[in-house]
Amino acid sequence: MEKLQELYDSLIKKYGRQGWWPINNKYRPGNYDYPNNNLERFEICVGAILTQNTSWINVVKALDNLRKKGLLDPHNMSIAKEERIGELIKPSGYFNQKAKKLKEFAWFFLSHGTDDNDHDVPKREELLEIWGIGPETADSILLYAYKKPEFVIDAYTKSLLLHERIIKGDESYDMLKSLFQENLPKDYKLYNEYHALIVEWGKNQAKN
DNA sequence: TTCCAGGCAATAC
DNA sequence: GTATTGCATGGA
Repeated sequence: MEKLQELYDSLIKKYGRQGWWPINNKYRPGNYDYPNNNLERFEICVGAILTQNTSWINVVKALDNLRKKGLLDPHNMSIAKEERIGELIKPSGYFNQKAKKLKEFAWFFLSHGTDDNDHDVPKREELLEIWGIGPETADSILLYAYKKPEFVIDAYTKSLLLHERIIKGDESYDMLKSLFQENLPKDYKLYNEYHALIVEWGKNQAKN
């Protein structure tokens, strides 16, 4: 399946490096060093939860609201009332559910260490046990917040593979993930860029 | 006005 | 195990 590498090459040629994951709405093309502390790491996780079935532009509004009130922080988030979180994240939709998800995740995050130099990388299984964290969100957190080579599959990914006639369309999340991971070098920087490029491709498709 | 966006859990069959 | 349905705001 050399197609996947060729597909990547064509996407990067067309769209260029994407600079994911944006921190404080800033993209850093070609720089894969972020996050470099726990606050940045937490912000990525929060964004991953808020963007579930939601356009990123609405997520930015919610993140800005949380930041202004000091709640883009695991300690403050964990002790905040769900209603208060819900008010601040309203623009990102599903705010009742997402407020609960964020609080649950904040506690989990804290349980893995509060110090920049003493914070454990969570296992995929334990992320999936958290209410509100499914396979895509878990892989997004592992890839973008923890720099682990876990390929992220989303709705655009399936759409692109269908478009390229690489799949039939009835494949599961895990099957699609394996397809990428078994046919590409196990490199978090490559996975980072590839998923971001697929999203960029998807956004452009919608315009046509 | 309708449709959908960087999904997930609950429920139904 | 696979198919539906509710969750919700804001922009096109």
